[in-house]
Amino acid sequence: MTPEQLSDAIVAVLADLVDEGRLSMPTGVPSTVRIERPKVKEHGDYATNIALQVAKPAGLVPRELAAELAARLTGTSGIAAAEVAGPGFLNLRIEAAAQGKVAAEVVSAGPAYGGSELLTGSRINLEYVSVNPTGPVHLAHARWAVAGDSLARILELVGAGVTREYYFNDHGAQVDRFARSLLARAHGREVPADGYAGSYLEDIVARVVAVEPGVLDLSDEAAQEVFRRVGVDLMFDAIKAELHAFGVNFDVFFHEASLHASGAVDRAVARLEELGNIYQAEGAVWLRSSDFGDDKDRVVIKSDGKPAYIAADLAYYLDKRERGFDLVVIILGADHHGYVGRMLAMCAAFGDKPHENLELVIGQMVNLLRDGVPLRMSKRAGTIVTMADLVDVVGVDAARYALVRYSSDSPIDIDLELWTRQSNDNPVFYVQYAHARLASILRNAVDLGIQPAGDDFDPSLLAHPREGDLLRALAELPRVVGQAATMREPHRVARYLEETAGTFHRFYDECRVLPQGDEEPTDLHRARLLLVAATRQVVANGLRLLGVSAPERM
RNA sequence: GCCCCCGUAGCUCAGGGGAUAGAGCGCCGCCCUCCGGAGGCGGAAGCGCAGGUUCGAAUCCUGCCGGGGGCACCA
Repeated sequence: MTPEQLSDAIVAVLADLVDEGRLSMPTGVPSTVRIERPKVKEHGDYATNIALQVAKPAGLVPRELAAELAARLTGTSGIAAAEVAGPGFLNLRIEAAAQGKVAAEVVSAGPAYGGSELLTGSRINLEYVSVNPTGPVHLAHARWAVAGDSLARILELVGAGVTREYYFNDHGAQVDRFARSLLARAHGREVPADGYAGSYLEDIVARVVAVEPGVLDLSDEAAQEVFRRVGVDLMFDAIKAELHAFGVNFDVFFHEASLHASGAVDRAVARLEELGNIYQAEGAVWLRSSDFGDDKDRVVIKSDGKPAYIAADLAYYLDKRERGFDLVVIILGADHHGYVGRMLAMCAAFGDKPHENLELVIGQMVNLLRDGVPLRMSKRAGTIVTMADLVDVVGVDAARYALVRYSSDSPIDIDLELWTRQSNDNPVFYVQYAHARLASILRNAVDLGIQPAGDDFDPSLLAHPREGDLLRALAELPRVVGQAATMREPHRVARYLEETAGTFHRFYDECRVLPQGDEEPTDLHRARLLLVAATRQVVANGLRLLGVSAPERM
């Protein structure tokens, strides 16, 4: 019995009451009711506040309605007991047999378990990372890389069609500064004040010179162009490779320059002009963004005739929508949160619905602490802690897990001393250890020639309290994945895994799975083995959503 | 000055209105005849402050205090 099945049973009873004229629900019977897991054991396996919710509008007393629901639910479809508590809560106990079936359902669903059809049919364009090709991927970018990648996996599991996209800023002043910095380095001159100073530049210079040996003999202007073209390509390849090694891959790498070259920018501006949301003033072309909730109007085409940065954003958004995406999601760092207003205004200016067609996920920063002191990161100053640095120290699994287990609303302080210590301070080991332990039991079972129970097993054998706890934990995965998807909060999956690992360890401590010594295998052994197989599947599925490996051994 | 995020146990953080607020680390005390002790059990310890909405607020609203990040015809 899963929370979903429980919800269905209660909805059916509500519908009966309405049909009988004993309950009025002007807005109709809901398709689902909220099922909670009480914190206190005495409050049952599950609880619902549905009576509290619907009694008042119907003019009923919550406790009386709850009592009516309890009477009708008790003894039906796997519900062992239903009792009224407090102001009108309904506390429910599930029969062991109904609860135990979850193990078979999980094993039978396999890697698909946890999925649903929550977002089936929606086409989502998810943009994240989008590091400028002027430097390596640093720590904060790594956070968005993991968050975006995990979110994409989660959204897909609930049925959404997801395109993973990277916006490649290969146009404008930033890459020009990058090129001038390379040129200066190549000639041993001082890097311009507004240039880039990281030591990685020397490597790029050397590689550009290797590819284009004559570059140093060219005029500065020509050489700068070579450094720009080749340097950006090299940087881009390096970024792609780094992300790939981090388990982060994209379906589309979109080049900003293509928007300017194809005339997409002009078309986007023309479209907004048709809609009456563009005007000219002070020699520039403006977007009436303040009409759509932004702080002020924004310059789209500067008075020198060149497009402002937002012009490309306009064209890019329009392009995504024209490619058929219902929803455009962009993950941005907190240092870019000032764009939110204008981006949403832009969406509205096109006649779309902010938050429905365009959503911006703002994530807080990643800070590094060394000896307890915050370390400032600046690409231009050359103090860079890169994603690769972190991976070198803690490995891909721990790095990804550490970056994804926190709410993106919360800044992460990474203490280098802590993370260079590879100890179980890092919860990823707790979860992976549980998986290894589960795998070990299954290996031992194979050695003993014991098969897990099949679909036709007697689920009422799993009646131990720790077995019930574990089964209910397994039954949570679809809800957790659903919430992580709709709230764009992948960290929920990580926290769920930690809880579930703990629930498993407690089960393991009290419930012997395999026969000891000369003991003959019983149906209980086989039922527990099925539960172990189901738990391993759940942990593996959760880790897969985070892009973290599920080791058979550690 | 304006905008966004945050303030929960000694520390790092979970808790999308629900009952007695959780976990890890650290601290104190326990549990190894047997499936991986990288584990389990018990204990001490907390919602920044003040109002409001609600049957019910860590959660929603307002103000204040404290921390972080932003406020370009830069990209």
